[in-house]
Amino acid sequence: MSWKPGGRGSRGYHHGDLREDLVRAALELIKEKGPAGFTFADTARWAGVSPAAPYRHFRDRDELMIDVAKRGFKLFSEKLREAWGEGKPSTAAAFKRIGAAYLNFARNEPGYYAAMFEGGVAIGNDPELREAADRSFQSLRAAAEILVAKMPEKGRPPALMVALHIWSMTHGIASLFARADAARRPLPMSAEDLLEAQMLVYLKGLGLQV
Amino acid sequence: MSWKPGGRGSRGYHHGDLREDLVRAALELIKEKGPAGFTFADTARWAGVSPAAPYRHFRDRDELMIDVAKRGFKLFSEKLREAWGEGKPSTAAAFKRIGAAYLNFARNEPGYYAAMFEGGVAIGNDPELREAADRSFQSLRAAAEILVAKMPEKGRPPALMVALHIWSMTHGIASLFARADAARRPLPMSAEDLLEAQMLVYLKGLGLQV
DNA sequence: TGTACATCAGTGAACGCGCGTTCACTGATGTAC
DNA sequence: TGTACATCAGTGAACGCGCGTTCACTGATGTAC
Repeated sequence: MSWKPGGRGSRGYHHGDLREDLVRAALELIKEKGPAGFTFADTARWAGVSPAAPYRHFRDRDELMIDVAKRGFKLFSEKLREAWGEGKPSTAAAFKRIGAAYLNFARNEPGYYAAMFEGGVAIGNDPELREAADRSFQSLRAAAEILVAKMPEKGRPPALMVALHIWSMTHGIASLFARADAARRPLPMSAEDLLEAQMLVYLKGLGLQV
Repeated sequence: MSWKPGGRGSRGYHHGDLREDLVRAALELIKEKGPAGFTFADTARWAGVSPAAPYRHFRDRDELMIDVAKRGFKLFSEKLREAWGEGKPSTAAAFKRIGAAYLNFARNEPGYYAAMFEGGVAIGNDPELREAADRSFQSLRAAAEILVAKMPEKGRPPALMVALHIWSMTHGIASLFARADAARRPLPMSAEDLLEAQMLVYLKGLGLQV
């Protein structure tokens, strides 16, 4: 089906792509009012459709939020994988890019970010969601493997632990200083600079010259 | 006024300590359903009072949440200050205690934690709230000053930056792995161990023997 | 190519419900004399 | 010590509103022959 020739509003009886548009609505509304600041009916209104229409696509608001989180993790995985760029030209440069990508995601995709990390969505219950979330972590994990492999065999830290450290320091800065909503803390420098400095200290602490 | 002799339910016309009890209600309800999962009327019900009663103490739900966040930051400050214990017997031990206190706070006080960091409460608007939040950071800041002072004068990093690093790595681990709700990520070790290891790597990266 | 029919996606009216908020009130407490 | 009065904190009834959800429906699309 051709998608809405003539733009929003000129559609006929059928919307054509309502499922997608409801997700868009959720993202937009989360961005405006937070993950809990809107109703299922709001998404229908946003999409220009009757309040009963969303029920053709999602059982309830919760199912919609899970879908949003799922898509968020998929996009997030892509962004991180791209940023890692197979560790070229240097591991340090690639880590810096991963960090920046994480912060940018928190900043530019507040809808996804909130649904993924603060929407009260339980990752455990939906296998597909869980898998998407795990896959996001894989880029970090792979990067950590490569990092660790550069160290002398004796006294290598577990790559999993290193990946978790990098994740949590990045997530901490993103959640405190790079979020897009009113809960963002003021910071007397850029979040990127703060993270890069931290990453360098951490890598140095691991015994890596960077 | 003597406070509710005979226990909850035996009170007369006046509640006696409704303001406090509404805060308790909010904490309990956040713990159960998240910071957005309850209504102003719910808090009244929880306190065993008519739905109009809360209006004698708070303009609206938002004002209640701000009060909760404020109290949360005050308690948090105390916990961190206690944990720091003037850096005795060693800076490293004191840092470890601070980290553990942070994680415990996230775990044991999910109501406060969510109101402070995820309730959508804008810290900027209320000066008292802002001050309480700032004071929480002061413990970390003071600890970082002492840490930095131990380093050779040349090449000392700014204490503020170190404090921010410690804050964000701790906050990252707390938010991802030590939160009390469904959004907590599984972790193949204790959050405390993960944090301690990270702290050690970081301090080593700063050039400190620990 | 045309037609009949099945399926699908959105409609719009309806419902019960609980919320936020206001209001005149009333019971309890504190205080001036 | 007693009494009158002011103040305070909670009541309960009421309101309008929007939400979540259901329902029989209908317009649009796809397909078998």
